[in-house]
Amino acid sequence: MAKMQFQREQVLEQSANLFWRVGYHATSMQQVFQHTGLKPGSVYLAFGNKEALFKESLTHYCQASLQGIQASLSAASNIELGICQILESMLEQSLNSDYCSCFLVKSQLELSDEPELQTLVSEQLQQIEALYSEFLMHIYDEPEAKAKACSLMLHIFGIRVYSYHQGSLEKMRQALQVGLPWLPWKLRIN
Amino acid sequence: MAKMQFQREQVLEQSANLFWRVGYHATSMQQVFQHTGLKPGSVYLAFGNKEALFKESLTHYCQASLQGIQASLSAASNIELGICQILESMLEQSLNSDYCSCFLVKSQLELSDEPELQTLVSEQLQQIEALYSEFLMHIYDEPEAKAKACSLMLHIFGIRVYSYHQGSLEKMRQALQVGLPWLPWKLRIN
DNA sequence: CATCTTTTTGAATGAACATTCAAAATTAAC
DNA sequence: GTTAATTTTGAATGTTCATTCAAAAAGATG
Repeated sequence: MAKMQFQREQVLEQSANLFWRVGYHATSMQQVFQHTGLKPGSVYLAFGNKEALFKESLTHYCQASLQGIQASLSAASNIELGICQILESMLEQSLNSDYCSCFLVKSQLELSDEPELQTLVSEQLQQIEALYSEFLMHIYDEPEAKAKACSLMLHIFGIRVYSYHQGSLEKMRQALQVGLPWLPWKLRIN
Repeated sequence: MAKMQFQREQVLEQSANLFWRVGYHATSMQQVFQHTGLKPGSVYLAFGNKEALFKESLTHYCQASLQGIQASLSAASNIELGICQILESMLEQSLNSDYCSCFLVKSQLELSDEPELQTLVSEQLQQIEALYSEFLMHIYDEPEAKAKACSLMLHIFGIRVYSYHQGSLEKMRQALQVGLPWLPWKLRIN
C-alpha cells in the first residue's frame, strides 16, 4: 500500500486555522486544497466531506485547548493564579492585528442554524467549562465551583467579542477585576 | 411612474431577520427573494447587491436597537434600573427555543475576515456602548461612566454567547450580580 | 388617449461550489 | 519479480450561487 503522504494531525491543524479565520460557510474546499497541499480526492478519502472535515478540525482545536488549560492550571503554583494567567494571555491576544476570537465561540454563533454542528460546539464549550469547574473544586465546594466556572466562561466569551475593538485591553482588564473579584489580580504575573 | 410595490423598511426588516438567523455567507439571494416576495431585479434595483443589502439590513437593526435602549432608559424611573431591565429581558430571550444571539455580535464574529463589513459592525457596536455611556454620565463622571459602559458591554457579549447553553438563565443572573455590582439588583422589576 | 418614466419580471449567464471517479502511481507482501 | 492493496491525481460533473437585462407592466404627465 502507498504510505500516507501527509500527517493527519497536521492537516487538521491547517484546516482548523482556515475554518477559524474565514468561517465554515465562507471557506471553500478549494481553499482547503491550497492550504493543505492535498488534492480533492485525498481529502475526500481521508475525511469524507466538508462537514466531517470541519467537525474533526473543531474537535482537534478543542482538544488542544483543553490540554492547554490542563497544562497551565497544573503548572501554576495555585489554580486561581493560573486562571489569571490564562485570562491575561487572552487579553494580550487582542493586541494581535489579525486577532480572530476563538474558533469555538465563532462556530457557536455561525452555526446556530445547523442543529448537528451547533450541538457539537455546545458540548465542546461545556467540556471547557467542566474542566475549569473540576479544577475549582479543589478549592471550593461543588455549587461554588460551578458558579465561578460559569462566571468565568461568561467573561471569556465577553473578551472573545470585545477584543475586536481597538484599545480594549486596559478596559477589559479593569472589567475583569470587578467581575471576577475572587481571582488574585493584585499578584503580578512572572 | 409605477408605485413602489413594497415598503423599503419592511424588506430591510425581513432580510435582517434572515441574515441574523442564517448568517451572511449561508444566506443565499434566492432565500432573500423567497422571504421578501421580491424578484431578483427588484432587489438589485433597490439595494445594489448582496453586500449592500446586508449593510442596510444591519444598519436598520442597529438603529432599532439604539432606539429601543433609548426608549427603555428614558422611560425608566432611574437609569440603573433601566439597565437591569434590559439585561433581564436579554436573559429571558435565552429561554426561546430558536434563540439566535444578537445580529451585531454574530456579524462581528462571522465577518472578521472582511475588513469593510467588520469595520461597519465594530462602529455600530461602539455606538451602542456610547449610548450606554452617555446615559451613565448623568450619574457618574466621564471616566467612571465609560468604564461601566465597557464592563456592561463585556457582560452583554458574554450573555449573547452563553445563552446558547441550556438552563443558563439562573447561572447568568448570578454572574451578572457579581460582575455588575453597581446595578440595583435587589429591587424587583415590575 | 398618447407618451414618457419608472418599476417589475423571470429566464439567462457565467462563475464558484462540493464532490466524484477512473486511471496512474506507490508501496507492501510473498 | 509479481501481484495485490492502497493512495494520489486532477479533470469532469452537476448543482447552486450572485447577478444581469431585455421585455412587459404600471403609473404619471399633459
